[in-house]
Amino acid sequence: MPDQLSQVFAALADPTRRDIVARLTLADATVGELAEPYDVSTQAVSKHLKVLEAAGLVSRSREAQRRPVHLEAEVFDLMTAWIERYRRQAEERYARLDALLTEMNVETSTDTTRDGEAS
Amino acid sequence: MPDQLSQVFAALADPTRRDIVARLTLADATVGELAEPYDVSTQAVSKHLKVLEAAGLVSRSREAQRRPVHLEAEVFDLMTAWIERYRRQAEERYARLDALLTEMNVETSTDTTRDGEAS
DNA sequence: CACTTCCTAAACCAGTTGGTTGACTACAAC
DNA sequence: GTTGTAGTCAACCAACTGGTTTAGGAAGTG
Repeated sequence: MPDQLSQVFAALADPTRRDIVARLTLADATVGELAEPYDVSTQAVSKHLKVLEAAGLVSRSREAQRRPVHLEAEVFDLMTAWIERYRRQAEERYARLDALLTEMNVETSTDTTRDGEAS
Repeated sequence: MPDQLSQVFAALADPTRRDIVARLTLADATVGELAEPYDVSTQAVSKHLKVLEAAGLVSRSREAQRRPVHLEAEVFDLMTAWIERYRRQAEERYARLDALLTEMNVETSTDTTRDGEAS
């Protein structure tokens, strides 16, 4: 049982599952409806849904013998929070590096600037 | 060779690799530096880096016998583009559903509202 | 009741993954 | 040259994945 973030990323690493999620943004759907476009068994789709459910990306209710699948879109925030955090951190780093370089009147070149270079 | 988006998601589905990416937002690093905090061999970290590189998340240059690893932060955009697209689509759908419900003077309840129920 | 529909469970299989160990390349320094 | 340091490659292994097939549960319909 890995952490949820890992499960969400792993769940979306599969194109079929990404497609299922994409279609669920338009409307809830049953397993049969979801399986119809793909060239695999409904059992395979059922497995995909189990993965998505374990990641918290979808929930399933019960309605007669059908099991409507519903997207839990809030989980997206988990990913965007992670991504944005480190994207910002990377940007800040580049900004600092850039400022340092202009301060030193050095052209932005591809060398390393790590140590010893600035004697 | 799956599509890049799948590779990026898969790469970030591993906590060790996410941690490596996080640390690379602060500074480039060598394989040895990256491997040091973890209780695994450098070979294992080298493998992780190969996965990240295949996904386009990092690049490696050459500097004496060292192989500095550099984060390619632009790849984040690939993910955010996908996520934001479907997040927005989901939100629009909820908004439409909500508008429809208030228009019908129906309280937002948890039942299915699909058919048959309202006899 | 029997029967069909919708879906899940279990067993199996080939391919991938994340880790190991051991051997190897590349460079630097002695 | 030899030695040491940084890293990769190859073979191996247990565990997981995405698919299959076969069987079965749950709820409507004749």
